[in-house]
Amino acid sequence: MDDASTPNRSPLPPTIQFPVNPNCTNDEIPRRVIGEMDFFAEKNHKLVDDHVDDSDHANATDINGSIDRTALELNVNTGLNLLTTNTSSDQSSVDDGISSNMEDKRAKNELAVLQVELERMNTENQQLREMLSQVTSNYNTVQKHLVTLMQQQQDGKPEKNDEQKKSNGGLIVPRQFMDLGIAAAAAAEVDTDEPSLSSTEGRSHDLSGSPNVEVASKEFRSRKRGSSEEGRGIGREDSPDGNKVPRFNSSKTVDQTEATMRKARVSVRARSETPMITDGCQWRKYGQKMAKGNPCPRAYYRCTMAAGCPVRKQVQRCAEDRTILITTYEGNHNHPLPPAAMAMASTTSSAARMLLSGSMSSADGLMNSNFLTRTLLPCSSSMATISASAPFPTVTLDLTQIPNPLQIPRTEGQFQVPFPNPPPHNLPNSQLSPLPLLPQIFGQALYNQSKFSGLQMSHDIEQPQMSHQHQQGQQKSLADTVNAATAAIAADPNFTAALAAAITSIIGSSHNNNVANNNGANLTSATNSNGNVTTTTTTTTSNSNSNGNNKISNSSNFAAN
DNA sequence: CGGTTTTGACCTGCGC
DNA sequence: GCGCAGGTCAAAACCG
Repeated sequence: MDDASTPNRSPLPPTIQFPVNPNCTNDEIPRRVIGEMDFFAEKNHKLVDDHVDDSDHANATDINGSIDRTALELNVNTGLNLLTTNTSSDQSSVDDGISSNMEDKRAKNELAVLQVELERMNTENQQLREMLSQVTSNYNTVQKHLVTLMQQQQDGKPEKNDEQKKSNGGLIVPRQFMDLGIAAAAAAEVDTDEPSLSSTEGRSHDLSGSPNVEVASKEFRSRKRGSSEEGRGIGREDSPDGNKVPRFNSSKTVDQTEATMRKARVSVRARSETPMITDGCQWRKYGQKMAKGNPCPRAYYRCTMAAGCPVRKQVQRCAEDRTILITTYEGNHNHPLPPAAMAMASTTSSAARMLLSGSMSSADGLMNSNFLTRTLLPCSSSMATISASAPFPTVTLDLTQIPNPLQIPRTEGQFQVPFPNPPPHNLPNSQLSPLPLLPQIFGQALYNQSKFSGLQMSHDIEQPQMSHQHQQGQQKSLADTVNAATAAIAADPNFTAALAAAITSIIGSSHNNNVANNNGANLTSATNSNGNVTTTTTTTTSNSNSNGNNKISNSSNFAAN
């Protein structure tokens, strides 16, 4: 069941014990090396005159993880050599009179070393900046391309040609399932156009950078809700009672794929005493029910930050461990979000996006899970899982295993960009600490990933459904993100380390997936070794005590407040 | 008084 | 077709 909860309890022991080969991935290697390198460089090599190695090392550590090891080895070797030379110098300095001279020399050497290093760092900086700007420009290019495609799509209905073009264009672009992503998104857009309410609010969309993944296949639930719900525009595409005739025929066909695709969900498992995770949004409870196999009732919430916001969430305690709160999000906000809510929103939308983009081809679920996992936490493979199982494709983010959010690999720390610090606004005590942070962290990871990696394409591809202004908003937010990233990185005292880690996390993750850096098809070749195809949603124990009715008179202590 | 929660009823999809 | 389970509705109750 929750294999997510069991497996790697201690991916990284709290005490760092000079691991020979930390299984903790590429990510850490460069970072740690860098840190060590600096100190060693100063303390050990000081005594020596071997500049070349030093600088080499500094150079190597930064960008190419592949070079890292050689660099390391070089470093080690030099160290040894130096020691020997050192001892030899010791020999020579048997008579003390010379030693002061030697020290002077050492100091000079040291200085020289540092200067060289400095220069090298500078050049590295430049290189890396160039890289960054290149990435940015690449993004812009693709974005433009996308816009044009989008327009084409609105005129005719190119659908699949698009991505072929893209991939042909040699741009950083998508892979197979993009197609459906677009289609579905387009369909969703078409459908959601119907409700009148959308004219006002439906358009505002989320500034969170979360496009509507809202694949809403809810057309089945039309029935009477059509009338009552209309004001809310919930699963709107289905106009009341059957006459759901989307304007586009093409979208109609798309509807079918969409139907198979169903609605993506993102489920977050976290420990919390409180009845609900504080995610920054306003929710209104619209139902509560006993779910089979779980004595704890499941509560249904709807986002009330804007009328017609399709986002819903279910909150339920884990049957086995009731300190674990399982929150399942569905849909994307169609309104601006407060900073505090952005994290979770981005998390869910990104995860859903990935999930959806991957769910197209049957096998992709695994790959995505792998990818997602890497994205989230390189060191903990069990934290993000994807359920390929019906009825809804679901990503589960298991936050229950993080002993301390601060221990989370620093990949995200270096990217404190996208989300302004969400103030833990008047949280109950139990939530003051780690928990509220987690969504943010994950949000960042996902968000960053989706922004920067090839996956960003899937993100972008969905944009056709948005209005231009919305796009601009997104574009802007992306630009902001990049800028902020640049700033944050540049401001980092340990620049190379930060940058190396950042780049590793960006490129490396896609690289892990066996992808040519620029090719958006990064998911396709994932090894799925972690393959946690899990039963994401709650659990499966014990008796089923409830039927359709919710006889939960006294159960309100859990999900309800 | 307006918004939220509660909760019985209802609807739908799915498996048998 | 039937029963089950999940999801939603909506009137009533509750709350600030």
